[in-house]
Amino acid sequence: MKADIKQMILDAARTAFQNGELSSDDFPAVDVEEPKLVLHGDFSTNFAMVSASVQKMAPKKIAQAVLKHLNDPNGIIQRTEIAGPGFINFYIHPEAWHPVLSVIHEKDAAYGAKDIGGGSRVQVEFVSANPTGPLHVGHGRGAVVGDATAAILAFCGYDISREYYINDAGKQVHTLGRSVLLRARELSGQAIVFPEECYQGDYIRDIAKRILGEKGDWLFFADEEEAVSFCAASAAKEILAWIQEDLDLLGIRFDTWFSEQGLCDSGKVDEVIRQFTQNKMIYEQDGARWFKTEDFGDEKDRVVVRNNGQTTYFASDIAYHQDKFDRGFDRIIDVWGADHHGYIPRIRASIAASGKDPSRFTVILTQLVNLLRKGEPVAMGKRSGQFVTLREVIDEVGRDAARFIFLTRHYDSPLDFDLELAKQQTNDNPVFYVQYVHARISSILKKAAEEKNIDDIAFDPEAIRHLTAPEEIELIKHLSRYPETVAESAEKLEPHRIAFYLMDLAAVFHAYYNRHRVITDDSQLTAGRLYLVAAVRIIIRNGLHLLGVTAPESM
RNA sequence: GCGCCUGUAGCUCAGCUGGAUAGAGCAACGGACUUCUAAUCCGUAGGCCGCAGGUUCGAAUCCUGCCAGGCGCGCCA
Repeated sequence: MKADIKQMILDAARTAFQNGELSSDDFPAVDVEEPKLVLHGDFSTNFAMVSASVQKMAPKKIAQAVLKHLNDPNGIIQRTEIAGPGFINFYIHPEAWHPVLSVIHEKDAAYGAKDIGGGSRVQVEFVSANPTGPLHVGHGRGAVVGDATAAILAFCGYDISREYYINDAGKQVHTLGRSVLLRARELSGQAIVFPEECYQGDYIRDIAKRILGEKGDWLFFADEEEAVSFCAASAAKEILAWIQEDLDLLGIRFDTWFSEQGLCDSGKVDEVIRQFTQNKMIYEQDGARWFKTEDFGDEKDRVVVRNNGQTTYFASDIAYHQDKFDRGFDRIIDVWGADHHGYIPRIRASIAASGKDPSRFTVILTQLVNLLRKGEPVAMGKRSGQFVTLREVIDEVGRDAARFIFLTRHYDSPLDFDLELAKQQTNDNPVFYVQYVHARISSILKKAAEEKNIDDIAFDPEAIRHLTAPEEIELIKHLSRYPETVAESAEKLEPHRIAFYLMDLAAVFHAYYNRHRVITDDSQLTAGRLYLVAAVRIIIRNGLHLLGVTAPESM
C-alpha cells in the first residue's frame, strides 16, 4: 500500500515536470509515513517540503502540481489534501484495505517475509559463555536476542548459521580444573586453602565428587598439572552439557559448536600470529608480543603472546574471526554482554588489519539484566557463587515468558526481570496478553466449526465486503504493517520491534473482540469476520514463531 | 581521567533514517461479564522528552558542551 502511494507520487511528479509545472526532475527519495493523527489521513508525505529547495517553489505549489497529475489506477484513494506546511495527506477507501487479508491467507506462514538477504551468508555467534559455571539470566538475554535475531534474518532471506564459541582453552578453564582438584582434596579429608580466584559455587563440589568417584586417589598421586588438566577437561565437558540443556530448554539450537582448543590445536592461532608478525603488525616489547591495534583505531596496542609464552584470549579471537571469514560468511554478528564493549575496537582492528572490511562485522551488546522478585533485587553475588541460574528462572517462569520478556526491551536498554511478574497471568505480563489473542481466535474458529459447520475459512469477496466497522479497518491496517515491521527488525537487528508490534496488534484485536461478535446470525458477516480473525491469528502465530514463543490453541 | 551506553508521564518502557497536537502498559480513579475465554475491554487523569546552545521550513530524534546513572579501561576471559 505504502509502496503504491510512493509510486503514484513519483509518477505524478514526473508528469508534472513534463508538463512544465515543476522546474526540476531531480526528485528526492519519496518518504511516505503513517501520520500519528487520524485527521491527517492514512498516509502522508513530506515530498513537497523536501523538494522545495530543488524546485525553487513553495511547498504548497509543488503539492498542487503533484496532486493535479496523481493517477490512482486501482482507485484506492478516497481523497487527498494539502495540509500544514505542505504535507500531502492521503485518505484510503476503507474497502481498499480488504485485499490485505487475502494476501495474508495466501502467503500464510510466509507472510511478511521480504527477501532482503538475497541468500547472503550471515553467522550469528551468541551466548559463548565459558564452560566454567552455569548460565545466568544475562546469558539468557544474549541467548534469546541472538536466537530471535537469527530467526528474523533467516526469515528475511539470509542464509543463517548459529554458532557458539567454546572458551575451553586458557586460564579460566585451568582455574576451573584447579578449583575442582582442590575441592576433591577437601572431600577426601585433606586440609586445603581455597583461593579467592577459584570458582566458589557449590557445583564445583558436585563435580569434584563425581571425578573423585571415577578416578579416586589417582588425582593425588598423579602429576599435579596432569590432574588439573584432567579435572579441567572433565568439568568443562560436564558444564557444557548443562549449558546445552539450558539452551535446549529455551528452544535454542546451534549449527556449530566451535572449540577454542580445537582452533589452537589446528595451528590456526600460531599461523595468524606468524602472518601478522611477517606483516609487521606484531612486534615484541617487554618480553611479550603486541598487536598494533592502535593503528586501526584502538586505544592502545594489545598483547597476543604473554612473556611466559602463552597466547592470550585475544590471539585466539583474532584467529577465530579470521576463520569465520575464511568459512565464507558475508557478514558476522557477535552478541556480547555490554561489559565486553571495550573489546570491540581490537577485534575490529584485527579484521581491518587482515584486509577485510570491518563493516562486515557487527556486535550486538546486550545490556545487563537485573533479576527481581516483587520489585526487590535478588542477590546475585558472583564472588560468593550464590546466584540464580538461568535454569532456575526457566523452571520457574517457563520458556515462553522468559523468552518474551527478554525481547520486550531494546537490547541496548537495561532490563528488570521480575520473577513474580513473569509468572503473573495478567496484563502486566505481555506474553499471555499476546498468546491470549491466539487462544481466543482458535476458540472462535473451533466454535464456528462446531456450531455453524464452518470448517473452511475461504476467500469470499462478497463476505469481505461486510467488513466495514472502523475497528475492522483499523485491525486490517495493523496487519498490513507486519511486513515492514519484520523488515525493520531485520535491518536494524532489533527483535524487540516484533514483540512491540505483537503487543499493539493484540490490543487492537482485544478491543475489537470486546466490541463485536464474530459469529452472528448473518452468515455473510460471519464469514467475513472469520476470514479477518483467522488472518490475525496467522500473524500472531508468525510473529511469536519468529521470537521462539509458542502460540497456544487454548489457555 | 578516557571510551561506550542510557536519561521521555509517579513506575517500566516504545517512538519508524528529522515531520503536524508526545505514545503504550502498570499504578490511581470511574465503568463493562445471562454473550465466540474478563488472562479482556471502555473512560478519566498524568509531560520545560536531563540541562544549555547549534543545524533548518520543522528536533524527543542530528551536532557540540554540561549534568546524572550504568559499564569498560589486565601480559583475565
